[in-house]
Parts: sequence; structure tokens; C-alpha cells
Amino acid sequence: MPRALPPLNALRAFEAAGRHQSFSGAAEELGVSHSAISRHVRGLEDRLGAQLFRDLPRGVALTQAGARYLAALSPSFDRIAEASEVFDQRPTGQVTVDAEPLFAMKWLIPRLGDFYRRYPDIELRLQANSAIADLGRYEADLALRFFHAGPEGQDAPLLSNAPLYPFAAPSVVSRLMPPEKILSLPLLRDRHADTWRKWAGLAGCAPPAGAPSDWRMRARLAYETALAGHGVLLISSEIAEVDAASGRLIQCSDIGFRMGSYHLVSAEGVMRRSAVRLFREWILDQSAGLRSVNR
Amino acid sequence: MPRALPPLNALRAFEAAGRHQSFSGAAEELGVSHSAISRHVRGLEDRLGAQLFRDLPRGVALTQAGARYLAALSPSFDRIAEASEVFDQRPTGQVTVDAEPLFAMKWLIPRLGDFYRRYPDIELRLQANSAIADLGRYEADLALRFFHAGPEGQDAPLLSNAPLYPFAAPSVVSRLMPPEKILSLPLLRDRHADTWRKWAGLAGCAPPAGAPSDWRMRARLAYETALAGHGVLLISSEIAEVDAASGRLIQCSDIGFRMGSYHLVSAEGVMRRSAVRLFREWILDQSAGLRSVNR
DNA sequence: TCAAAAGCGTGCCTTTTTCGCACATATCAT
DNA sequence: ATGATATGTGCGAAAAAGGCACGCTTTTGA
Repeated sequence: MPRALPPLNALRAFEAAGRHQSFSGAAEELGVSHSAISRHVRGLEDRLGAQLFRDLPRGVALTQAGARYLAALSPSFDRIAEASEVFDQRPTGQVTVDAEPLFAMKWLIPRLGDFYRRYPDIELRLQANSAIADLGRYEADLALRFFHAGPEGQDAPLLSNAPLYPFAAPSVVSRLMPPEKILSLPLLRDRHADTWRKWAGLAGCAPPAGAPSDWRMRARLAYETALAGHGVLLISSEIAEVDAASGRLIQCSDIGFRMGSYHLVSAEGVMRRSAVRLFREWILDQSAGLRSVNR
Repeated sequence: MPRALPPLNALRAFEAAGRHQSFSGAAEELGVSHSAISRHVRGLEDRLGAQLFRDLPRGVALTQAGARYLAALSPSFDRIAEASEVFDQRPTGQVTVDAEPLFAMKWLIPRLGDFYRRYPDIELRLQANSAIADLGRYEADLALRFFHAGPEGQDAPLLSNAPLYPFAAPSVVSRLMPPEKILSLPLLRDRHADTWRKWAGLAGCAPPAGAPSDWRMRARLAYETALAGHGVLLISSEIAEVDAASGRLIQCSDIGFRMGSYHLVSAEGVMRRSAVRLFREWILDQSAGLRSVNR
């Protein structure tokens, strides 16, 4: 669809001149000299091969063709201006977001600096609750939740579905250890006791010894334990990412599996509030992986 | 209404990039290098303070904000392109125009060169009839007619209402002669016998001698007679204009009066034909006095 | 496994566009 | 008549845009 538009700056000059029925007026509006407008209009007329203005004894007036052209251009520029104004506004309001504690700490909070910078006037209220509870009870607008089998019908877009991998502190493991060796270390369980059993199966090893229930603990504690160098943790790689990047954790195997995914759940009706919409858009962009370069 | 638009060329670059979901694609469409697109988009993002694209492993994709912006921009550019395409077309068709003989010769025909140049593919059929006759009878689409008292309710826009002045050949008169002296010359009558009587009254002189009916003749003949240096003619200055400019006639007094006006009359339904519309627009622009400079 | 291709970002330099200024011209108001 | 308004234009300066070459990453294909 090759669309050869006339020079856009000349169009803008003509549009302003047409509205003002005056080159000087347009020049003032656009903050340039009248000669710039004169040249632009003349150039546009040459380019289009049509006369857009006629000379009055003093000043100029649109020709019929010019008037028709203007009538098409003005609304277009209006729409462009309107759409551009959105970026000038500093949105305000409140958003209450409820996230699972570990996901909040390791995924959301590291990214929030960008949100605060982008929307300094939006008050973000962050809550951490691990239960898959209904949003209204916690008075949250949005929730970041883990689903084992997808959000099942709800309108809850995907945030992350990175697989689980074994991570541990560098004092405990090195990159790409053999599965048998990993399974011989203290195994920390995140959220579900049988994740290590499944992983051992994938790795072609015997299931880990020891009573599975021994090590069940809250996810945050398991994570801290791993950081402290007291065992190996099977955990979503997007959560371990921040500590892996800083060298505090090491992914010691490329064997992993997907156990579920994080989704964004919205409370009823909150999308009418612009602050909520903006947070939603922002977090979806984040989850899709925005350009790393920051202004 | 100060309307600060973002750089329009950057907008165009972004719009193309958004449609293609690709900088390279946009570059090809716009006939520039991909780096130009990249810079434009980056500059626009800086200017708006918002991220419009995100990086994909290979290529780019719109952010939520970028997608919304694109959805507003694309239709606007489409409309602009559509409105601009009008000028690319070479209109064709036929227009049949009926004009009073003298007005056709002295006003219309000298201007027609511009029409032929502008619309070389429109066939213009020119007729000359002096009667105020109905258009259908002459099979004309448009007529240029003289009205003594305005077109009275018809939709017949004004073409010219210049006043009558006395004109004669330079061998007969000089510029600004006293009315008495003018009235002593052979008085040629255009169209109405009592025009000289009225003019004499305005000049504060006695009405001209001689039987008024003696000199009534068709307007074209009276005009030719004046050109040949055989008398003074009271005639609309827009008709005498072309011969006055070339020095073949001289306006010998500034005393004049308005006797009526020329209007453009349209036949029923012909405005549906673009060639007729274009001629109408063209002649209205001409009558309003287009810029003299010609391309 | 290695090489080539597809895509985008960026520094550096050239080209093109745009602009402002000053002056000229014409008209209008006082 | 004179100053203010309004546009057209030549000329030199400034800015924007663009191209090229190169670097980086991912994908594809042999």
C-alpha cells in the first residue's frame, strides 16, 4: 500500500494558513516567520499542481479547491493532535495490586521503578497475599496470580509461564551439574512437594529419598534458605532471574518443566479507571519484555 | 488554538513502522534506510516520553500505548492521503457553457487558457447566446448571464458586477475628459438606449441630443465600432478591461454606475458531473481574482 | 557446527530542507 | 502622506534528515 503523501510540514503550514485565512496568522501559531508559511504553501501548490489560495488586495483567501482540501485536512490534524495529547497528561489515581509474595518481591518490585518514573502521580498500593482469593475481599483492583492450569475462562492475560529449574547458591552448586549430584543435595520444595519427584523423573533418576513432607515450607522461606546456601530449589526462572543475574543464585541444570503460569486478574469494573488501565498496560508491556534501554 | 503536534515526519515513520511491525518494512515503503526509521521512532518516543515499540528477539512489536497511538494515526493519514489523491487525477468529461457573446469574448475566453492548462482532458464546449433563455434549450450545462436585478432566488453566484464607464479608442478620447466633451462625441449604446441619459444625469449634464433609438445595435457591433474609433461606448469595465490593458481602449471618465451583474446559472442536475463542478469552481475562483503569478 | 541472512541500534559525515532576515511591493487606515 | 498590515523573494545560516558502515543478536540453512 504505497501511500505518497505530500510533504507533511507543508500540509501543516497550509492547514494553519487556511484556518487563519492568513499566512501571518499561521506563522504566529506555528512559531515561524511568515516567509516559511509562504514558501510551504507555494511549494504545496506546485507539488499538487493546483492553486490553494488566491490573492486578495490585502492578504489571501482559499480557493474552492483549497477550501475543500482544508476541510479534509483539519479533522485529520485534529485527531492526530488529540491522540498525541494523551502523552502530555500526567495520569493520577490509585491502583491496588495484589501479588503473590515471592512474585512480588522478585519479579514485580524490581520492575516498579519504571512504573514510578513513568507515572509519578499514580499511587500504587501493593499487597502480598498468596491465596488465590477473590479480589474484592482484599480490596484490590488487580492481582498477579499463579494458575496451574491456566485461568480457565477468566479474562486474565498471561504474564509469565517460564519453566521451573533447579537453582542454588554458588557455594552449593555450579552451572550444569549432573542430575544425580543435584538430587543428592538438600532439596528445597517450593509450594508443592512432588516437584522434585517430577524433575527426577524427567532427568531419568530415581525419585529423591526422604519424606516429601519434611521440607515443605512457605515459598519465601524456601527461597531465603536457598539464597543462604542451604539447598537446591526448584523454582520458576523468572523469579530466580534477578538473583541469578547478580550471581547470588546459579541455575545448575537445563532440565526443567512448566508447572503453570502467572496471570493478571482484574476485579469487576475497575477497567473504567484510567490508573488501573495504565497499570494493566504497563505490566503487560513489561511481561512481554520491553526494550531494555531506558531514557 | 495552539496545537503542538509532534514532528510529522516522525509520525509518518512511526505509523508505517507500526503497520509493518517492522522498521525495515517501513523503510522500504517510505524509500529510506532502516536507520532513518529507527531514529524517527526513537526521537518520537523521547519526545512523547513513552515507549511505542518493544524489542523482540528479532524485530520489534508495538507496545500497548504504541498500538493505541497507531490506531488513531492511521485513519488520519489515510484521510490525508485520500484528500491529496484528488489532485493526482486528471479529470475528464465535457462541459457545455453558454455565455453572452461579448462577455465570452472579452472576459471568458482570455481566461480559458488557464482552464485548458489545468484540465487538459476536459472538453469545453463554448456557446454564445445573448438571450436569457432556458439552459435546456441550448443543451448547456452552465450559462454566464447578465441580470439587471440579480438572479432573484436562483442559485446563481455572482461573477462580476463592475460598473459601466465610458470607453473609447485613444484616437477619440484621452483619460479623464470632462463629461460635456464626452457627451459631444458620437455615443454608442450598449444594450439599452437610456444608459447615456442616466450617465449624463450622474455627470450633471443635459441629456444627450439625438434620437436615442438611432444608435441601438447589437453589443458586439457597438464594441467593434468603439474599437474602430467611431465613438464612445458605455460598457462594463470588466469587459473593456482586456482592450484597456492593451491600450486599444481608454476609460475617459471615472463617472460610472452599476446596471446589473453577471452570474453563473446552472442547469438542473448537472452538478453531479465532476467536469461541470470543476468548471464551476474554476470560474468562481477566476471571478474572485486568482493570484496572477502562474506556474 | 558454522556461515549467512535478517533486523535493529549508532557514530560519523553529507546532503537536503527549512528558516530567518532583510528588503520589496501593495494596500489600508488615519 | 505616513505608518501599519500583509505577502513575495534572494541569500546565507542552521537544522533536520539521510546514508553508510559497522556492531550486535537471532534465526535459518547447509
